[in-house]
Amino acid sequence: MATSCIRVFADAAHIEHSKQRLAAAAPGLEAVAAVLALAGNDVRLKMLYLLLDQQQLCVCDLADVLQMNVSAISQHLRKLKDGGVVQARKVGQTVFYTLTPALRPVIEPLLGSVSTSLTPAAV
Amino acid sequence: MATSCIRVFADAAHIEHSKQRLAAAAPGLEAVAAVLALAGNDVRLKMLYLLLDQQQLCVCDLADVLQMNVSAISQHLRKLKDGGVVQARKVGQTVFYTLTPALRPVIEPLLGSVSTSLTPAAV
DNA sequence: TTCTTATTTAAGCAAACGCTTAAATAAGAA
DNA sequence: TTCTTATTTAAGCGTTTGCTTAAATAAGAA
Repeated sequence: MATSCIRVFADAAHIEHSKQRLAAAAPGLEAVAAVLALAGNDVRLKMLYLLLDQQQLCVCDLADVLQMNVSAISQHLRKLKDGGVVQARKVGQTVFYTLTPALRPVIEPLLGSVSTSLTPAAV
Repeated sequence: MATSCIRVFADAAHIEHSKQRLAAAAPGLEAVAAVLALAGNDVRLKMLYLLLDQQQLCVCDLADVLQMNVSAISQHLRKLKDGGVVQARKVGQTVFYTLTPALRPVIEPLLGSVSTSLTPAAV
């Protein structure tokens, strides 16, 4: 630290106010950042997009659509599951993944701009 | 990638449909993922949160509030600027950063859940 | 000019990422 | 049981991240 600014115009009141607000919001911000970090990856965001469209998809389907290694897909799914973004349901030997209901309203707006840009008019 | 699934219940129609939708949405999704990746970092999300509250902040202010090295802050700001999320305005020797007006409506909802959790009732 | 302040940049490095390959599970079919 | 399919896991490896330190710019003050 010892980062303290010397500048004259430093508005100590504003700084202090910001520190307070930040301290209160920090836990929430960190939780949000964790979800955004998961969504902030090309492959994973595409997965979420696909899961939002098709209710459920198995590892194999995703690997097929995304043209990627099944193992790579599985590892991405694990991260999403650990982050509580998706959930798994096993049927026989295949595992179906779904967006977690609780986080669906969090994920949906992240893709809102893309959905709208998919309307006939746009693009 | 010879990833093709052999499974019997593979709904070829759904797979094909998903591939089509994905192909159309891919560019938009990648653009969104880039912004989410920037926001999906504790320090940077806090910066955005602070900038949303205080119209503008200089490097030194942010370093002060976040209790971090000025250099580290500056490097985060460069990423945000390169990503078009914030913009810089130099006044004398100090540089003030602001949320880019165009991306403000994209950033704001990312912090919505945190803001609401700050209302008196919550927490 | 020299001195101080504010910010950026370059270099280095440990940690985290994301993919590949290969092996390990799990479950149904022969 | 053995064989095939679906998925997960472990190990390895090159790339990216994010921080630290130190040096380089930029701009005002003495």
